[in-house]
Amino acid sequence: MRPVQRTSVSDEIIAQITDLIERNVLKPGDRLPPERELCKRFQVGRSSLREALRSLSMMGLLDGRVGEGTFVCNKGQYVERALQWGFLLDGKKLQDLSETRMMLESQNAYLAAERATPADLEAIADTLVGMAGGLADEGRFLASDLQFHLLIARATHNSILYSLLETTRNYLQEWIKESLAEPSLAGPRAELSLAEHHQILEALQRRDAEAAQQAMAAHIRSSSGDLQRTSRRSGSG
Amino acid sequence: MRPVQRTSVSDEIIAQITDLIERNVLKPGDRLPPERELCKRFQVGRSSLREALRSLSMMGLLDGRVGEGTFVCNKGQYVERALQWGFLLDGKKLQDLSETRMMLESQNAYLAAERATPADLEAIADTLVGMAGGLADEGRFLASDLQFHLLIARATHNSILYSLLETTRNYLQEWIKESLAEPSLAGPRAELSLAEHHQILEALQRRDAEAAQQAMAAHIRSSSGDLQRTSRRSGSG
DNA sequence: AATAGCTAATGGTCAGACCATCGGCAAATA
DNA sequence: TATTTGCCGATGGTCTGACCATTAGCTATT
Repeated sequence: MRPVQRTSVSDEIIAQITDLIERNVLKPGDRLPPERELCKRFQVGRSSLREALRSLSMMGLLDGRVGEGTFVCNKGQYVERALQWGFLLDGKKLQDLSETRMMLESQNAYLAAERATPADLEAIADTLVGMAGGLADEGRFLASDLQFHLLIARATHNSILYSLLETTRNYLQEWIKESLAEPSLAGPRAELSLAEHHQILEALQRRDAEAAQQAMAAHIRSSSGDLQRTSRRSGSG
Repeated sequence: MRPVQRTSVSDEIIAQITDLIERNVLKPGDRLPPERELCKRFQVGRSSLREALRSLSMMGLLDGRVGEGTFVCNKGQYVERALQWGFLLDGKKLQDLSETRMMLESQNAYLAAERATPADLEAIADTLVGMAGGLADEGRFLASDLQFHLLIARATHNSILYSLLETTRNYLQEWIKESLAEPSLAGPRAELSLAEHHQILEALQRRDAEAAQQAMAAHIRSSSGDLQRTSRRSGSG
C-alpha cells in the first residue's frame, strides 16, 4: 500500500495552465478567458480558480489587470517582485548563488566560443560599445553589462543554460547595482569590467573555448569579489 | 507626477507574513493562527487571505494541512523554486538537459571533493552497496544510482546547485529508466555504472577535485551515450 | 472632430455556507 | 486495565453569490 494521490483543485489548475504555457498553446501577451468563463470550463468555483491564477501571477507567469483581463507575461519578472518584498538572500545564499553563477557563466563562455554565430558575436561586440559609452551613466552601463552576459548565454543555443543564467543574474542584479553604486568602487570596477569583457570577446572570436572560459571565470571572480565585500557591509538577513 | 501606488490586499498580506518569517518572528515549524482568525486580525476576507497563503505555499514558505493548520516550512527555498520554474518553461530538449546535467554533475563532483564531510562520504559509499545489491533489481538499482548523485550534490553544501541537479535529474529520470529497461543494455550498463561510481568515490575520498570532476564527466558521457541511443528510437519531444 | 458621459465587462474583495479530514476525547469493548 | 470504536470540534479546501473599482469601448453632446 502507498499513500493515495490527493490533488487539490488549485494545483490541478496550475498544472494545466502551466502546461499550456509550456507547450506554447498560450503565448506571452495572450489574454486568458475571463475568470467566470474559466470557472465554467474547469468546472470549479471562482475561489479555487483565483487561488491558482494568483499563484501563477506571483510566479510571474500571468498578469491580471482590472477591467482588461488576465494576460500571459514574459517570464522573468517574478524575481524582481520577490526582491521587492525584501525577500531572500542571506549571506550563504548569496555565496551559493555566486558560485552557481560562476559555473554557469564560465561554462556558457566555453560553449559560446564553440557555437556562436557571426551574428551572435556581432551583437556581443555591440554591448561593449554601449558599455564604453555608459561609463558615466550607471543605468546604461549596467544594461550593457547584463546584455553582454545574456548574449553569450544565448550564443550557447542551449535554452536551459540561458534561462538559468538569466534567473541567477536577475537575483544578483540588485547586489551588482549596489556594488557599482559605491562611489569609491564605481570607476575602477566599471573600467576593469569593460577591459575584461574585451578579453572575453576576443577569446570568443578566436573560438578559443578554454581561453573564453578562463577569461570569464576571472571576470566573475574579480567582480564578485567586490560584490562580497559590498554585501558584507550592508548586513545580510 | 507618477503612477499612484496601488497595492492589492493579498500582496500586502504576503508582504507582512514574509516579513514576519524573515525577522524570525515566525520560525520554521511554527503554526499560524487559523485562517478565520487571521481574517479578523488582518481585517480582510477569507478569499484574499487564502490567495495570499496559497501563493506563499506555492513558494515553499508555508504548508497547509487540513484539520491541523498552516505551518511555516523548514526551508526557505525561494531561489531554488524560482530557478526550477525557469527550468520548467523551456522546451525541454533532451540534448540541452544532458548538457546541463553534465555541467552540474561534474562541477558538483569537483566541489564535493573539496567539501564533503566524512559523513557525506560514508553516505555516498553506502549507495554503492545498495547498487551492487540491486544489480538484479531495477527499482533498487535506480534508487541507489539516483541517491549517489544527489548525495554528491548535497556534499557541495550548496543548496542551489543541489536543487538544480535534482530538477535536472527528475526530468531525465524517465529516459534513464527507459534506457536501463532495455534488456540488451541493462546488464553491461549497470555494471559499468557501478564501476564508474567506485572511481568517482575513490577520487572524492582522495580529495582529488580534478579527478572527481573528470571521473564524473566520463561517467555521464558514457551513460548519456546510451541515453541518446535509446531516445533516438523512442523519439524525443 | 474632439470631448464628456454612459454602459458592460472584468479583476478584486467580501461574506456565508458546506465538505473532508484530522486530532483528541469519551464511551464501549476485550 | 488496555485497546478499540465512535463522536465532535477545529481546520483547511471548495463553492456560491454578491458588490466594488477600474477599464475599454460606445454614444451623445459640443
